[in-house]
Amino acid sequence: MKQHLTPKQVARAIGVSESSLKRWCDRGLIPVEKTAGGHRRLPVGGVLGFLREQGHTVLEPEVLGLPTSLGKTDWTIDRARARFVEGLIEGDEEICRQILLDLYLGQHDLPTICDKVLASAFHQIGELWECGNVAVYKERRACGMALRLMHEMRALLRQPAKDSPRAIGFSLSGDEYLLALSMGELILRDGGWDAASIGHSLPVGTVLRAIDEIRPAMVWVSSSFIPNEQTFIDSMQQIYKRVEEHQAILAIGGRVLTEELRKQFNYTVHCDDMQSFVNYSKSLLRSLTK
Amino acid sequence: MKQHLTPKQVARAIGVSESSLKRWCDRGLIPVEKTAGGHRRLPVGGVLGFLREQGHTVLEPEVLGLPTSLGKTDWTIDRARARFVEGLIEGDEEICRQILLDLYLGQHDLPTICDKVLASAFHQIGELWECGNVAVYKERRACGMALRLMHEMRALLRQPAKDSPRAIGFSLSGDEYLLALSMGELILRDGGWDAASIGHSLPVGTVLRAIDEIRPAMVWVSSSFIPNEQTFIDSMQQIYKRVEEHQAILAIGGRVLTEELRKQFNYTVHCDDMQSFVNYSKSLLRSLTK
DNA sequence: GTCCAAAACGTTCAAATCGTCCATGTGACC
DNA sequence: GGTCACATGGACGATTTGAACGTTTTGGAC
Repeated sequence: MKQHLTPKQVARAIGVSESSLKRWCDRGLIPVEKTAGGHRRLPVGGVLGFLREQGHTVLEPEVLGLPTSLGKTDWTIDRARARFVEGLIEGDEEICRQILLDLYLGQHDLPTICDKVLASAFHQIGELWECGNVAVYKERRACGMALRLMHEMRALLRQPAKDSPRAIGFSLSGDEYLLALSMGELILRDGGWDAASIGHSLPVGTVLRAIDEIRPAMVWVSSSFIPNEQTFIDSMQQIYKRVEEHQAILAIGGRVLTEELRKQFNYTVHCDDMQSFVNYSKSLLRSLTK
Repeated sequence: MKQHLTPKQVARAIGVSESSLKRWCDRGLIPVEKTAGGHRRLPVGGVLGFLREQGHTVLEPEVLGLPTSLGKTDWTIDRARARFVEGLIEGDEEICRQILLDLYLGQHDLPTICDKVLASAFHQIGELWECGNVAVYKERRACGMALRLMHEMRALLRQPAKDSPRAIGFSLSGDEYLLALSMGELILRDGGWDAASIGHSLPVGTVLRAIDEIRPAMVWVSSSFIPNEQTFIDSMQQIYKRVEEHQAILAIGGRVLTEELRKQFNYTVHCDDMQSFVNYSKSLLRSLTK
C-alpha cells in the first residue's frame, strides 16, 4: 500500500495543476512531509481529508488506490442508505465501499454516515431478519462486510498525531457486537483522538488493568447486548471508579442503555448516537488541548 | 544500544530508494561508519536523529521495523514472528503492518505468512496468556489488530476475476474465532478464488440455505471451538450431504478437528494448515478451469 | 580455506520535483 | 467599463529522486 503520494500523482488524481497543489501544500491546506532533498510527500489520509473539506471531486481515484467508479454518483443520504442495504444483503461489497467513500468525500461527515447509513441500515436489516425476510447468513455476511469496510476506512484516515489524547473502547462480557465498537473508534480517530478498541466481550478485570496501563484520557463503552443486568451494573461501577481515579472520562453508548438502567450506575456522559458522541468528544478535545 | 543497520534496511523502513539514502549518507545527513571493504553501516541512534531532524513522526526504534541484531540481512521467518508477537502484545499496529508487508512483498507467500507468522504468533500468545503472562485485553487487542491487518491485506489483493469459481466459508454455532476464517478467505482469494466468508457462529440451517443460493464450487469450514460434539457432527453431515448434491467440495480445517472426530462425519478434504489448504485448492482450481 | 548468492558499492541517466516568475482568468467593487 | 485582488496553470533552470548497470564486498555453507 502506498502510504505517501507525490504531488504529481495527487494533481493528476484530482485534476488540478501541480502549481496549485504545491501552493495548497505550502499554505497548510494539505499536510506534507518533506524528503531530505526537499521534495514533498503527501500522506493519503491527509489528501483525502483535504478533498473532503474542500469538496473536491476525484477524477482518477485509481491513482490514489481507490475504486475506479468513485464520485460519479451524487447520493442523498436516504438513497444511499437504500442502496447500501441492498448491497449489504446481496453481498455486493464493491457498491457498499463506493457509497461510503462517495459520501465521505462528498459533503457528509463520518458521524452522519455512521448514524444515518450504517447504523440505520443494520437496524433495517435487523427488522427484515426478524420478519424472516433475510436469511441469517446474509445478515452475518453483511456484518462481516461492514466491519471490513470500517477497517478500510480506518486505514485511509490520517494517523493520529503523536500528542493526541488517548481513548480506549470495549464492550463487556457477552457483548459480541463488533460494529458499534469499530464505529466509535473510527469516529474518534477522525476527530483527532488516538483511539483504540481493546476488544469486545471483555471481562471487567482486564478492563481495569488496561485503564491502569494505558492511562487514557477517555474510556468509551459500547453496549449492544447485556446478558446480566446486575453484573453489568457492578462492572460499570468498578470501571467508573477506576476512570475517576485517573481523572479520565467515561463515555457510554448503545441502544440497550435505557434511562432506567443508566440511573443505576455512574458515568460521565451518555451518547445516543455517533453524532452526539463526536459532539461531546470534540468539545472535550478542545478543553484538553488548551 | 549499539546496533548497526544496512542502507537497504533503512531505505525500506522509511520508504525511500537506496540511492537517495546513500546520497544522504554521503552528504553527512546521516552518520555512517564503514567496513574495511567500504560498505556503509548506520548506527541506529544516528538514523533516529536524522528522522527526528527531518520531522518524521517516528520516535521509537521499533518503528523502523528492523531486526534487532546485525548479521542476517534477510529476516528469517522466526525473527519476523518474534518481532510480530512483540508488536501484537504491545499494540503496535504500525510495526505489525510493516512486517507483514515486508514479508509479502518479499519472497514469502501468503500461506507461509499465515502459518508461520500469524497462526504461530497467536499460538504463542495463547500460551503466554494461559500462563498469565499476557493480560486478557492484550490478547483481545491483538486479535482485533490482526483482523484489521488481514482486511487491509485483502484490500491490497486484486479482485477475483468474474469467472473465478466461488467458495464460501463459515464457522458453526458457538465458534466465534474470526481470524482463521479470515485467513482462509485471504488465502483463497490470493489463489484465484472468488472466496467469501459468510459469517462466524452460523446455525446449520442458514448454511444449507447459503449453499443452495450461492452454489459455490467449494465450501470450507473453519473450526476452532466446538461447544457440542454431537451437534457439530450432525451439522457437518447435513452440510456434506448438501454439498454433495451440488457436486461441490467440502474442505475442513482447524485445530480441534482430531482424527477421531473426523472419522464421525464425511468431508472431501481436511487441511492441517494454510499451506496444505492452498495446495489442495490450487489443484482443484486447475481441474475446474480445464 | 574455498565457494556462492545476496547485498552494497559507485556511477550514470531519465524523469520528477523544486522554487520562482509570469500570463491568464475570475469575481468584487467603484 | 475599469481596476484591483487573487487564484490558477504553464514555463524556466537547478536540483532531487529512483532505477539501472557492472563490480566488489559480505556472510554463511561446505
